[in-house]
Amino acid sequence: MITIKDLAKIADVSPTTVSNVLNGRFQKVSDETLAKVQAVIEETNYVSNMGGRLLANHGSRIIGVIIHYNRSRLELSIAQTPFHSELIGFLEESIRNNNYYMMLHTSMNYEESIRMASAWNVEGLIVLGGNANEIESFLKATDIPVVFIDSYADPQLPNYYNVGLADFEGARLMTSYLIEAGFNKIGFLADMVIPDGVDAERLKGFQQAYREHQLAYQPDNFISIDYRKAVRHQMFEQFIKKDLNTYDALFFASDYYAVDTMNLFLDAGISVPEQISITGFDNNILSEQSRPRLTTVSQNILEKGQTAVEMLLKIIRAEKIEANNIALPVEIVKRQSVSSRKIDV
Amino acid sequence: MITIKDLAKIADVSPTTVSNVLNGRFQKVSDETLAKVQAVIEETNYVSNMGGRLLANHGSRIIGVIIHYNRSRLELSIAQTPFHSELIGFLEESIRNNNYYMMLHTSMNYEESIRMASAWNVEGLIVLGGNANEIESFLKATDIPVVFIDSYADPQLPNYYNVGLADFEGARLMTSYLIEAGFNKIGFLADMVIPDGVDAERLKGFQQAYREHQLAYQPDNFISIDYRKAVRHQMFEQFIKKDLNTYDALFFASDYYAVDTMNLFLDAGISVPEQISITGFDNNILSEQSRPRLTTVSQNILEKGQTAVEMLLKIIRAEKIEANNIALPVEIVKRQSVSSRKIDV
DNA sequence: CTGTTAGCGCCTTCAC
DNA sequence: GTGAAGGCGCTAACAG
Repeated sequence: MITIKDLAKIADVSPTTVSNVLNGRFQKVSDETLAKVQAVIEETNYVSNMGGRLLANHGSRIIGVIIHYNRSRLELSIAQTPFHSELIGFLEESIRNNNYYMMLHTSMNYEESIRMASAWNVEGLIVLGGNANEIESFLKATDIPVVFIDSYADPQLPNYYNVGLADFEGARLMTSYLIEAGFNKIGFLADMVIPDGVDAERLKGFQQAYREHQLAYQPDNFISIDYRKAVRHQMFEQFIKKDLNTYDALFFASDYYAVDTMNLFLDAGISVPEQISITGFDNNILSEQSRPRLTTVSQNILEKGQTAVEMLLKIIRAEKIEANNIALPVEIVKRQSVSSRKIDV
Repeated sequence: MITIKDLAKIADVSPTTVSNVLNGRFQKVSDETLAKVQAVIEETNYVSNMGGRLLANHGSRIIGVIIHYNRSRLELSIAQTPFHSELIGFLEESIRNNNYYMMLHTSMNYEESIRMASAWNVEGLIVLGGNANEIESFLKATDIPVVFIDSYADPQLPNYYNVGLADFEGARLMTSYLIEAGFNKIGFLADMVIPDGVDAERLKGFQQAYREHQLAYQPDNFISIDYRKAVRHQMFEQFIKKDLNTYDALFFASDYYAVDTMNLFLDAGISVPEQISITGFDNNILSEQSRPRLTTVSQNILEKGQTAVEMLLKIIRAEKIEANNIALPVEIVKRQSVSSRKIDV
């Protein structure tokens, strides 16, 4: 491994001069030496050792991406959920394009993540997942810059930065669309007993649409589903027997559940959207590849990733930040899983 | 940030002693001091600074995961392909469980990856993608331990380690299954003009099955498809008009293309599998969520990830390695996209 | 403009 | 069983 000292010897200058060149302090170096040193750097294919940098308390150029989860809620591996994996890909791209390195870390508790972050002198963190309480304790526990994605914590929290989605608005729009299309009883489905975070916002949007249309929101407008496929499917078999006629549309808080359930219905001989309409949220690959294609709320995951990285870099560079809580826009993608019969009426 | 020196002061011992405790050299420390020091480590929530470790030439505990790709072949973001993203999730899990850190890096050229690896003193690399030539030059350029995933380079290459799949066998089995079920003209489809790597092996397995059944493999048994959706769809519209009757089964080298095409057929009013049977390769989430469900060749991605990490750690620890090129087993998953009419005959 | 020097946190060798 | 000392590669303060 070639070091600054080696370079210095070869170029016949001092290590400091080499360091100055490497760090762009050109005004401190004569044009001649600059050229000479740069040539040597080129030739030798020099790669600076990050250990030295770290120790000298220069930035590590690492951004940690942390996926925070509760084991209990997980059936699929974290990266099997299309949303997370797409996002990770886009985050990596943005981070790399900004000349940073990405360290990926999944964990169930914040302490572990913070340990990792401080061991590596990470310059900033991007955190997916975690509820309001966890976020608050996270921020208390460290002063490394953090940008959360899709979190819903108290916006007044100091140093709280978040890139999210117009979840409320997305759900409100979709629900209004369904109500205006003539659906009478719409179910909103999420995999929690008491929704929080993103799902809670979507539920609120749903309720808001009900209110705006002077309809009474009933407790059975919300249907809690199980994250475990087998349990969920059993539940839906009951649903088919007992409740199919009471709902004419089901609005799922995520595409995966929507498509999985739509298929279950189709397999049971129920026609979608003729007998029951289904919509999702996310617009992931499944919604496009399902038949009928899923009507859903779309979000731009690339934009989410880029925005989060840009925000984080601004914090790191202590630049001015316009908004510390960005809600990216959503759009309704109308496809085939909603009955046009109702719509035509 | 708390350091070894701090710990030493608090415990009233020397830094060396603390270091000995931290590194498990217990025989060098009296039980009493050991307990005292461990208590202090606990209390203070000490996290060792990796910069110091790195510099002292102790392992970095980083494993780099590199996704090597050719921009030209990419339509989806790398992590949007279900296979890669699942694998990344499993790799992260294995790496973390072994007390390593994962640095994720995508890149188009090996030099960049190697630069990253040596800057960070990465202990080992796991590399996805890359053709035989690239692998050879990669191995020449560095002596960091590397495990490739799904590569097909010369097995005799020094320091070449690979975790792959029984691609040949999987394709052979699937093709035999189709032939024995009575299909006359089977097309094998991959997104390359001249398949290489994984796809080439799958094609060979296909050809082998033809040979074993004394059937003549014709050039038009291989169909090259375009990775760009629009182009591909246009091609298939032609196919429907002209070639639909000449094939009775299509065997795609990947689930994504299989499902996407199956849907295109369905949308065109062609019934699958009655008019044409379709099979894939991978057994990803799409194959399970498509209707009809896709008959495909399944692989265990979790196992792939774990095996790769275990192999890499063995190399790092200079342990004995039984096989330096592992082909994980495959299995045919028979679902509904293959006509049972043929099978019954 | 250039070089000398000290120090970042950790590990290891060698004395005690 | 314990500790002092030096060095890993890099940077920044300071002196020339």
